[in-house]
Amino acid sequence: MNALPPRTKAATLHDVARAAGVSLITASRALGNPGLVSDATIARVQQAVLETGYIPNLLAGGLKSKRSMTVAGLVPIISVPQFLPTVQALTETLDAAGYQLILGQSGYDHSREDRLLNTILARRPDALVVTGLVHSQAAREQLQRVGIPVVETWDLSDRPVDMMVGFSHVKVGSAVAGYFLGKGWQHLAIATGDDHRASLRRDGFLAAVGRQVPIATVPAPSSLALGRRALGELLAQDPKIQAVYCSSDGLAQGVMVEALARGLRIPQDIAICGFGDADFAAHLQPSLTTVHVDGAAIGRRAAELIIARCNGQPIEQPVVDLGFRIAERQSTFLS
Amino acid sequence: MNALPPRTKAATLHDVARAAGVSLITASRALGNPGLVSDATIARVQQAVLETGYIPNLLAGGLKSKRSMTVAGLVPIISVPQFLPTVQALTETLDAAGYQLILGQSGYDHSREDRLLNTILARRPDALVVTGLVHSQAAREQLQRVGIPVVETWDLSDRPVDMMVGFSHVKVGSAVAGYFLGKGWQHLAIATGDDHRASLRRDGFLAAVGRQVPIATVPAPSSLALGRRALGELLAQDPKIQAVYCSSDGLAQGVMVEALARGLRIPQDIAICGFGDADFAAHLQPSLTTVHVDGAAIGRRAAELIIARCNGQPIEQPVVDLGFRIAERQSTFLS
DNA sequence: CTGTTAGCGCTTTCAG
DNA sequence: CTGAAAGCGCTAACAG
Repeated sequence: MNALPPRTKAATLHDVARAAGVSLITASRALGNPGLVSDATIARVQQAVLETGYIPNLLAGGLKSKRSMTVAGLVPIISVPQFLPTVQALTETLDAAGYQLILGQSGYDHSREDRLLNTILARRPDALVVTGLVHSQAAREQLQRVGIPVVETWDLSDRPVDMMVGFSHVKVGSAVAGYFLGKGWQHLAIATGDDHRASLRRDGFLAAVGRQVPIATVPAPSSLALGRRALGELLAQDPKIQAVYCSSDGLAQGVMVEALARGLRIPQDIAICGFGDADFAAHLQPSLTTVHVDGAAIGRRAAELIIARCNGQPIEQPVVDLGFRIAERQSTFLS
Repeated sequence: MNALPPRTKAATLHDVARAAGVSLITASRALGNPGLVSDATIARVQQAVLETGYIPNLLAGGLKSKRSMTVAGLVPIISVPQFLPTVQALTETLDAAGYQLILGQSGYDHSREDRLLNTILARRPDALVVTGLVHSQAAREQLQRVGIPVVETWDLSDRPVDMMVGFSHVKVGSAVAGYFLGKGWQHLAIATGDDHRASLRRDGFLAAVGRQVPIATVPAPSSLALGRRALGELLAQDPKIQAVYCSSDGLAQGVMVEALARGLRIPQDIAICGFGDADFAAHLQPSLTTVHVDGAAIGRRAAELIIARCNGQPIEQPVVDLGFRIAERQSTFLS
């Protein structure tokens, strides 16, 4: 059960070439650049591949050609569902172009950003996608120096490392605040994670409101349980809260559960708005108003930019704002 | 905005060695095998690394050393939350040992399994982790031939490709059936995804019940919306259903929402049990009884097996059953 | 402790 | 359309 089989030495392109009766380089071209080889030769080489069980070695190819056919993706934590549609779309769009996505976890505190970047770059990815901005100045400079295409996503700023696909978190915050105020609610509150983007949304919210409001801050990644606790804190600060903006749908669900547990009616006594439009948001009781972001579109667009750049095509619009919209549901809807 | 910086040629180990005034191989050892080099030399080399901005090239190293320090992970679809804790734990445990996880999506239909395996093996991973079993015979043989450590997870079988960390899905099904029957419920039903493991659970359930029950099958990946529809189908088959086993918590949530929408009381009129113990299960109203599996433990254990094997250590127990438990909550609990 | 030599498997020149 | 030569950047193996 434990002893491995003999592990016969893997076939190389050399073996394929010999089996096909051609030179090494012809075999290489038959596989990677068939336009330069006659059809008959291609067929013989393909036959030889089957016979020998040849699997190309992309490490060797990449070493010489300087193209690893690999794209690195940096996410805060893989297990946070928020970025999954982006990662999914990235994976698929890149895969269709022959690229493999390799994922790295930067953590929410940026502490490992620099170290991670080094271990990632050591694998010589042809490009890099980051969820969020590259914050560390050292990392920014290193990326400029390395010179591979970089796409920052899920945010916008006026000084991209290279390219950018996202939306404005500040605008999200002010949009939600404007939406609340438009409903005539005055006693507002915020339950927010402590990560960078959530903080931007909080700032946008506060700026639009124009005054301080009760805020409960929880450590990222936010969760349902933290949401329950957050509402407790908020109500302790102001028992008359009419509407809460939450920095994630998970947090919002927690706030909702806690509100119901306290006998509050949603939205009559307290209205709730989340962020992210998670799978479950539309199906909660009551259904959750939230900010919808097309995460898959972000991933797709980022992949397209990368593929174009790797093919040497010029990028007309390196900074793409994909926007967002408020999905109004029962948790804020007074009929 | 679009023009890339000059992209000065990246420093190689050669440059580092020269800057440190030592030979190439000494620089290599100072970085990768410091035990063989004097402290003074190590310091000089490290200084040179900083000066030159050297980033090692793992492609080159891997080509020579036959160790890419990379582990491939195959999941059906990245965006399904079920395997996230496993992927997360894998990533972290492997990372701590210097390995990078590269993820591939096999899809739920096994169609791309063979092709994917080839593109993955082309990157010469040092090991492979699969969520589920390797089904295709061609793939199994190829893996045996390649000879790298393989861990199949989230399932058990009597013929592992190599190693295995999981639990018995058949037993899960029969455990839930036994639990239902123990409550005295006779009108049972199943809402299930159509993937392999869900089918095993269904079979275990049916075997324990000993007769046919209404079944609604939905295409994987299952979702809340599909769950709503599934309950409709089940009630059409038998309006007196007392308890439904669902192959995922998402599906169960959908069944729950639909039941409540139809004015059914949970669990008095209809009891519901899910699978997976997702984040939200404990917080639904009513809270959801479900089968708890420690996905993170699976990932951790798989990583440990791989690391041990890659270090040449013998594996005493190549097949690990981590079990499961039924987490009883309100959706099945009649006080 | 340090250095020399020889490749890993492939693709990029440059020639036919 | 096909081939020969050269070498990507690194480490294993063997010397000192």
